[in-house]
Amino acid sequence: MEDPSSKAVVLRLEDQMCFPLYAASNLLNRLYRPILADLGLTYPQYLVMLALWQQAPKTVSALGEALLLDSGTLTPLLKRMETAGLVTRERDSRDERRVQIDLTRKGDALRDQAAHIPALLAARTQVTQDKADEVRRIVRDLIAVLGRCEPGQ
Amino acid sequence: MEDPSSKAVVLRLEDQMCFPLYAASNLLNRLYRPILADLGLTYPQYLVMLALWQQAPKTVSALGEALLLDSGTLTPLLKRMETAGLVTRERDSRDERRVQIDLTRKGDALRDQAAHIPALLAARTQVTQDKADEVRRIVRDLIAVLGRCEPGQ
DNA sequence: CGACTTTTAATTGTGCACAATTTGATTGTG
DNA sequence: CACAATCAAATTGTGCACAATTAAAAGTCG
Repeated sequence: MEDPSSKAVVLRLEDQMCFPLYAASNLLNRLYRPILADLGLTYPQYLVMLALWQQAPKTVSALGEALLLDSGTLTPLLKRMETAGLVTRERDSRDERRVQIDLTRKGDALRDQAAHIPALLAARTQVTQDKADEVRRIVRDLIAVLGRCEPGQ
Repeated sequence: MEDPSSKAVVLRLEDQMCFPLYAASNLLNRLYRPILADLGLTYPQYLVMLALWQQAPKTVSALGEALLLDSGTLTPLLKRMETAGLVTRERDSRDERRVQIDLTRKGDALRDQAAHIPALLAARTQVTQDKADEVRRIVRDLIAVLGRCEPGQ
C-alpha cells in the first residue's frame, strides 16, 4: 500500500511550499488573536487599522489593494468596525460609487495602544529582528512573483 | 495629521513579518482553488488528502497534529469529505474516544489525478524550485520557533 | 471499586475569504 | 443625448479557523 518505488510518492506534505505558509499564517493569527482582543480587534481588522494609520481616508478598493482583499471580505468587516466606532464609512460625493473609510477619534487613539504590539510579539515568539527581516524579504519576493500570474484558471 | 517625527509612525504594514505571510497564504489559496475544484477539493481538504496519502488511516487528532488544526476545524471538514465519498470516519473499537479517518477507494484513486498539481502550480506561478525550497526552509524554521511559544496569553 | 483527571471529538457561535452575482454610478462612443 | 461598457461596493452562499464549551470514554490512584 505504501510502495516507495511507485510514482505515487511524489506528493509529500513537507515537500511543498504552500503548507508551511498556510500553517505559519494560521499560527501567527492564533498568536495575535488574544493580544488584539484586548484592543477589540481581529487580525484582519488590525491590518485595516495599520493601513489607515499610515494614511486615511482610503476607499474600500484602496484598502483592498493594500491588503490584497476584495469588497466581499472588506464590506462586512468594515461594517463591524463602524459598529465598534473605529471607522466611518461615507459615500464619496464626487463619485457615488466610492465609499471612503476614515478613522474616528477613537480609531486614531487606538494607535497608541497598538504601538507596543510588535515588540510584544517579538518578545513572546523569540523571533529575532534578523529572522523576521529574512522572512519578510523572502515572502515579499514571493508575493511579487505570485501577484504577476494572478488571472487564475 | 501625518507627522513623521512623532512616535506614531512605528507601525508600517510593510515593516511587519505577519502581513506578507498572511497575504502569501491567501494568494496561494486563491491559486489552488480553481485547480483543486476540478478534483472536488478545497485547499484544506487537499492538505488532509496529502496527509492521508502519506499514511492512512489516521485519527482526527493525528491529522490535527500534522496540519496544526483542531477538531473544531477538522470535524465539519471531514464530514464534508465523507459525504463526498473520499474518506470514511469510524470510531476505534479499542478506544471509543478516537475516530479513525481512512481513504475510500475513490479517495485513494484521486492521488493519480493530484500528482500533476505541483508541476502545474510551478509552471503557472513561475516560481523556481530553488525559490520554493528557500521559502519552505525559511518558513519551516519560523514555524518551529512559533510552535515552541504556543501557550498564548 | 469510585471519585478524579486526562484525553478525544463534537458542538456552538463569531468572523473571515472567496467566487459569483447584483445594484447603481460613471465613462466612453456614436 | 443615448446607451453600451466599465467600474465600485454590496450581497449571497459555501467553507474554513478558532475559542469556548460539552460529552463521553479511558486512565489514575487511594
